[in-house]
Amino acid sequence: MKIYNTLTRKKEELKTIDEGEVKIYACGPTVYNYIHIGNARPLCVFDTMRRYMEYRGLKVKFVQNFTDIDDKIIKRANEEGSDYKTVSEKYIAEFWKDTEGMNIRKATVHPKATENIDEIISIIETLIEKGYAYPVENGDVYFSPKKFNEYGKLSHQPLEELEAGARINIGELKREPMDFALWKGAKEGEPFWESPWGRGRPGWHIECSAMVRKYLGKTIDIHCGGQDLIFPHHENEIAQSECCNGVPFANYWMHNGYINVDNVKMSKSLGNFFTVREVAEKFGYEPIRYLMISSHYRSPINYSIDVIEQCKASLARLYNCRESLDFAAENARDTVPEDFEDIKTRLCSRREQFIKAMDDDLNTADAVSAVFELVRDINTCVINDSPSKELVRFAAELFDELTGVLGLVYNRKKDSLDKEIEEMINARQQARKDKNWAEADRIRDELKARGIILEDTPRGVKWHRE
RNA sequence: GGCGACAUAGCCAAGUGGUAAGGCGUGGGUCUGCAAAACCCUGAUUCCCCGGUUCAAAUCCGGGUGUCGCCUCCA
Repeated sequence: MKIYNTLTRKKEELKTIDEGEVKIYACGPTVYNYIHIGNARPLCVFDTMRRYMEYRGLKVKFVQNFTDIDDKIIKRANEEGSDYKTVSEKYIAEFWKDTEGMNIRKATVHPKATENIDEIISIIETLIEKGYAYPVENGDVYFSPKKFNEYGKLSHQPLEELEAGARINIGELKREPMDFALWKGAKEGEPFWESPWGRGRPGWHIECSAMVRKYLGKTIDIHCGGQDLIFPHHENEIAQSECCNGVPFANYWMHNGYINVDNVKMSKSLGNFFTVREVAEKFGYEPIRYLMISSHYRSPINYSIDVIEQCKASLARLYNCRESLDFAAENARDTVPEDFEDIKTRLCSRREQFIKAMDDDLNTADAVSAVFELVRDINTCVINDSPSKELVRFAAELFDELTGVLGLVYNRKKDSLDKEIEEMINARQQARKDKNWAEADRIRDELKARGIILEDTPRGVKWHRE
């Protein structure tokens, strides 16, 4: 498959370091709040990529960290009158609820910054030894980008240009504006860990370098995250890791586009963000996932109520198809239609279409449309008055295969109806037989009020929940 | 100032040289007792504008316009 590499600004054929295995690191959230739908995008996109790679037979090692110590977490803890650990644990738990809701599979490992302090210290020590970093009197340790002549290669910016926007904050003892903190000496009342430079805590960028090396090795295949991490976060990770280890850090860099609201980037600082939780409470989790994969991962997405409702309606079409297959299976025949092979070939061509799209830099939008074309084929050729058992099964398996790779249609309710409802349906059938349409419609309306939607088909009554 | 992205029907969104996928919505039809679902038809003579290259451009080149982003915590 081909993927777009931010490092080279080209689509490249993916060649993994180890045959048949791919090592991926995705920057995870700083856990000081509920995740917002901007956070949801990389989660959905790279989860889909991982599913697809596994589908294609690759073994995927997928690591995603939690930044569980950070200025914002400390600030939040102070506001709540608790401590950093209480805050991070709370929002990690909320993170799991949201990711489970969006059908995001757990990574192979979810390391936490605070559980990898030794590895972090070890890298900083090496960087100091090699002359790339220096400690200062208050216990901070800084990295000098000027010592790394490839600095800027990911953001494609010369150091001088980047420097123009940099500034030194009061109280910082760094030598150059672009120097960034590897270690922060503890201030009064802050959480700390012991280190060769005194009590302190890790800077933001260094934790990823440490966790990548510890869990995946010195060179990995793919490093991914949002476009806003390109600079400085990923640029700094490259500098730290390559200066420390002396080998390339990541062969491919993938960055997803932003979620906008009213055409402006959604961000915590602007306060124009929607949490996954609040959107899910109104519309459900699945439309969020659908939204994220219905356009290409590098394009911007403009979020609105209108759009999320369209996503919900599109999903309904997928669910209707899948439920129709289940319903058809109940009274399908053993006979095999004459054009059985032709239909199978046609259905399988949708799989080819799907794979071709996904192979091309994860074109999930095209992959989704392949699924919709499969749905039309199924509705036209498979579901009819006397469905073939084998064809229905074949179609259902293919449908599940493709939607499974996208991580969609995961909320099928296989519950049964209680006796009272069943009796009402039977009563309605009797009323219909008696041509008592008023009574039949009355029962249908009443069931609707209870969230049960009835559909009369040539093969009996089909029901689903609202 | 440096670097970059985007502009395709009412809305969402693919397509990067060969004559505009898919979804939502609208309108009409088939089916139905009526519905629902499904199916069929419907919709951009045209892809922000102006030039150019080409037999052929939404797609390539040049020049505009508009919107947004990174360079500062951020997915």
